[in-house]
Amino acid sequence: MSPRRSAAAARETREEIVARAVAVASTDGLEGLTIGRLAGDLSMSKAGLIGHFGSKERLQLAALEEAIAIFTREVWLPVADRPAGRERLLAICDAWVAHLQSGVFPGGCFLTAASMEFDGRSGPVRERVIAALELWRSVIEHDVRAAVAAGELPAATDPAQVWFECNALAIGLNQAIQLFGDAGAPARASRAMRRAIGVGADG
Amino acid sequence: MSPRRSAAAARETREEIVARAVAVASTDGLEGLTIGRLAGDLSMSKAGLIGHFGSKERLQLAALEEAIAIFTREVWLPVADRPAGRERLLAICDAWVAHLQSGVFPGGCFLTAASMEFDGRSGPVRERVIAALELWRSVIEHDVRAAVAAGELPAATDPAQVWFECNALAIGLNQAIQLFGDAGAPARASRAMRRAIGVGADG
DNA sequence: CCATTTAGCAAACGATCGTTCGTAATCTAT
DNA sequence: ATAGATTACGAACGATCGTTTGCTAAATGG
Repeated sequence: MSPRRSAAAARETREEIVARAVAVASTDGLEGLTIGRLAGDLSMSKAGLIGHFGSKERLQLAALEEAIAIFTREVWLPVADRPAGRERLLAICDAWVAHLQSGVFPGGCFLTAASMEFDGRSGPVRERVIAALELWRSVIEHDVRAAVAAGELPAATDPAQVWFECNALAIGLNQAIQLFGDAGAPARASRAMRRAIGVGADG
Repeated sequence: MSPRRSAAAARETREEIVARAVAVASTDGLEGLTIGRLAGDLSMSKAGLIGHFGSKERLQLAALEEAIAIFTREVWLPVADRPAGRERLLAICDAWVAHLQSGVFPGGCFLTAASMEFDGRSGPVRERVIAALELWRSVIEHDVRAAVAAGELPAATDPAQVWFECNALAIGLNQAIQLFGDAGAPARASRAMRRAIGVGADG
């Protein structure tokens, strides 16, 4: 056989590969991704599959990029149009917790898993993970600063501290869901995030 | 050649293998462990190496067991003789943070990495990780309950909430150290843990 | 309508994976 | 001293890894 798909539809093929790669990598890790396994899942040849990317590392980067896009779509997009400040910060936390519960990634939060998997290695994958997390950090801290400037949060609030705690709680929530199946964890994470931000029980 | 070591010293060989396996797995993951790589590092044959364990999975379990022992030695042992309560709980948090800073595991907290790596799989490795974390959880929650019973903490303190937050903060601290090299993270983690426990700024 | 590009495949590459087998050398215990 | 365990080895097993090479056939562009 040969080109089963038109030149335009080749993009569709690529997207199917990436979607499958994201699903597999979320459970088996980006390093656990295997071209042969992926090709078998999609009933295509290894050569035809990797031809879309050139190398396994670029396939990993494509999967990571898609996972970042999914995270952005689920957590950031719903609140992106609101003004920066306390209210949006709380909405972000809600969307974040909901995202971790949503099950978009069968193996749990992709970025968290990738950050743990590559935290001791070097290369473009690690760098891309760091860049994505740094961007997310800057978003959170920006909203904290805006809330402080608007008098919605105490002046002594430390943006870096809020980021550190909320990020940690999100990772912990992911572990609680994936490893323990703890149904009470989302509520605990939400409560703790609100306390980390410095908002009262009414928050 | 043949038995380079006496029957008694064979145990030493095994310990060397496990020690190296822990170091490698802390950076490359338990699944990234490779018998050939390990044998090369230790200048021995693959067959001679795996003969001590029987299979790769049992080698993984041995490495995991050793990592659990190291964690216990570094975090639990120093405070094990104190009475349960608020003071010991704070000492545990200090030892926990110090452990994550210590660099015993070149690739960062072994248990955290293993829990993320195996949270979407099944098998004895995952079960052992869960058991270790459950035990650690019970230790933390027991001290919280003791502190509440002694009036050292507010009666409304929820042991499960304290565990959830402290565990999450430890994981987040590990990420901050390994991925970002954030020197300010230990202090932030300590502060947040104390707040999670419900103790004033005096600590 | 024809030339070029492109999508995808089959097959093979050398390397490495975990595991098994047979054997030699040493230790232990009789 | 001798018999049996034990330790570790070299070599090989089939399987799979990521990648490369040619090829076919369909889509595209002049």
